[in-house]
Amino acid sequence: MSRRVTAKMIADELGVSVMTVSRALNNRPNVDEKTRELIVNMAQKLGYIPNHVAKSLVLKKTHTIGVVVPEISISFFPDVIKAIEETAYGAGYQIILTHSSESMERETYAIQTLASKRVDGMLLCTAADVKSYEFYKQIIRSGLPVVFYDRCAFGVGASCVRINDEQSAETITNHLIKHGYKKIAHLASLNSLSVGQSRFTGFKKAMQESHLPLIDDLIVEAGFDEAGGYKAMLQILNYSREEYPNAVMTVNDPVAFGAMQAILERGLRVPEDIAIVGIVDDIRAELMPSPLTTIRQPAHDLGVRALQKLLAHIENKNEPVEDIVIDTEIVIRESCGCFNRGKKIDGAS
Amino acid sequence: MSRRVTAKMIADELGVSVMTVSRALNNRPNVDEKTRELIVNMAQKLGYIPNHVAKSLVLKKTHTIGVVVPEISISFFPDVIKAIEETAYGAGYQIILTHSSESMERETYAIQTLASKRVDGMLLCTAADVKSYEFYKQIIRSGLPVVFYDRCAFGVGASCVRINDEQSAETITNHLIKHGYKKIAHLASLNSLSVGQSRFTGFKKAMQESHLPLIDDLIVEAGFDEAGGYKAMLQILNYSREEYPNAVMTVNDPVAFGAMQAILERGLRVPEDIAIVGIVDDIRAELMPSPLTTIRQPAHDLGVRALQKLLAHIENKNEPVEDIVIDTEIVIRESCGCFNRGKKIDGAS
DNA sequence: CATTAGAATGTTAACGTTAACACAAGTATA
DNA sequence: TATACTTGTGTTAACGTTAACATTCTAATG
Repeated sequence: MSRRVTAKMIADELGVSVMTVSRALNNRPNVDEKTRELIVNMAQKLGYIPNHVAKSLVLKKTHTIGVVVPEISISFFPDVIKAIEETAYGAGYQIILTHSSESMERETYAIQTLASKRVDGMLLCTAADVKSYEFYKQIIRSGLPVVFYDRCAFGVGASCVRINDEQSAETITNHLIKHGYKKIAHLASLNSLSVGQSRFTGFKKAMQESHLPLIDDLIVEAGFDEAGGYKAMLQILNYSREEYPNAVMTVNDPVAFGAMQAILERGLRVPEDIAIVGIVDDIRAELMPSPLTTIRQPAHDLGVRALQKLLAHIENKNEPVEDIVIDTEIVIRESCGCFNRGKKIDGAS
Repeated sequence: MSRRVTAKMIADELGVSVMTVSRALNNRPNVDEKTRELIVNMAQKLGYIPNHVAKSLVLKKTHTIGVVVPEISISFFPDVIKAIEETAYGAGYQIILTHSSESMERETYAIQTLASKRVDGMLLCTAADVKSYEFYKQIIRSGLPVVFYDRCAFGVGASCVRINDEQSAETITNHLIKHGYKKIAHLASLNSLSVGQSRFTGFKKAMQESHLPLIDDLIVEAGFDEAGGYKAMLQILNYSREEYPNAVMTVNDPVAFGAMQAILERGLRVPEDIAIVGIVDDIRAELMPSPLTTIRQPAHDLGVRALQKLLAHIENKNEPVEDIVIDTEIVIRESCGCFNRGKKIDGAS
């Protein structure tokens, strides 16, 4: 911020009051057309750029919303952010993007700063190591509109827009079951995040409904990335061969990539020896040695819906708190065993 | 922004002046320890969150910087943004992220709004369809610190942090030449962006220095994405077979992906029939049917350097305008012909 | 004991804008 | 012609904070 042209300078230059300048530049009624023209021209000539900071102070409205992302490099998030930004743009808002790096401390700091900058609302996505929701409650109680997206904190009084995680996990697990696989492993992510929990629940549900056993040794914590998937799969592959699963359902695609690598390095084939499926439809899924069958998450749609709900909360104090669940779609490729060298080999849908 | 706790409320509650509250909360000297404690406790109790908007107005400093990204879904940018955000966080700044979708109109609007919100500085990356630099000049003249990253506008008086595009293109072209390929095509991007121009220049330089001919028909505009690469390659493959190139050097990885697809669909082999190389090292490069030889762009480093330079301009009015060029590194995989089924088959470095 | 330096606190104005009201001059209504 | 609206404009105060200066009080100095 430097020595800038102000409305006062325009006013002085023309011998009118600042208020008239304000009115003219904001297209308010009750300004003589001639005066308005003079003012607009002078503003142009002096290179006037209205000071939004002062405006925000008076109007108590910044037209800025805060967005917290846990990890931008997870391929799903750039699409969500893009959708958020574009929807915000359409509604006359800009976004302050902050990155928590999955750390609760960073997230808390970000939220605090955003609140301090008086954003009109916030879009939050819980960091992986968040343990307590107290801070969320505090912020929400203060009246700042908050909507969670993708990873939600329930019971804190904020709306939530998310993928149908449980249903997705159930669908893809059922797909494996229809193939006839009976010993199905789950590479899970059972930290505090609702996402991992829900997917595990969906997995269990599918298994139980088909009366298949949940084998403790075949449910392994894998985190959220390739390395975790690789390590978890290795653990399973260290069991005796009779204990190997026929198929693996993973909490997300990167974990599936790591697992697939581990399987192939052991000289086993995917899907012939062990089938594998993920959730996300990462950009790399179809490029895998055995293209990955997975669940497509409508990232764009999620971003749009989350921002729309936030705007609704901002514009209407009585907007009801909602849990919005977005449906997903299964993407069938080869890693589940549906195709063999490009040919469909069985009727599983 | 809602009915919020202000410093005045704390002051009234305690019977002191607002100024004392301000001093206490900002850890200024000349406040009695007892008073400070009382104030801090009261602030805590009332849930006081300082109003950064008012502070910005007085101090003429928002601790916010504006970032314009042309297209977040290009895999390179999320890493750049992450680096920018983290570096900004370390320096006590937040970023307003705006997306131009490669449109000059959107970019201009974004810059205008950012200036209006009085960001302390801006990081710009020219949209593909920018034709005139007049607006950049105007903004820079107004005193707002600006640094360009990746795609630069030269001659407008702003610093620039970019990849060594020309050198990168030359290096990878020379790599093909060392393999003995003589008929080398270039899938180019010759719109207004400096990036495409520079890479073409590097390509030409390498060819000329090795006294290889530049064949007009083998230099085809391809834009920046898979579809463009596919289409451009198809055009070349429609020539008679004698005219086919031995190798293709593309302006970036996505274009190479599209081109590879076109080649393979024609029943030709990569690299045996036509070798191919890219620039970027997209996350998918190593997963291609023939893993792509390419140039790694240090996205993280670029983001960090760009933000650091911007901060230097913000903090020091006399910081010299610089053109900072970051070196790249060649990543050799199979699509250039260096390996055959995982074995190195020739000495080209 | 008067003087003075320093510490703690208060007062005023400013940052750039807009809302709310006030006012003057012109126009329509009774 | 007097009265009431309408139109264009100005004035004052407010938004929440901090800088700069002013004041009060305390404790140390000679």
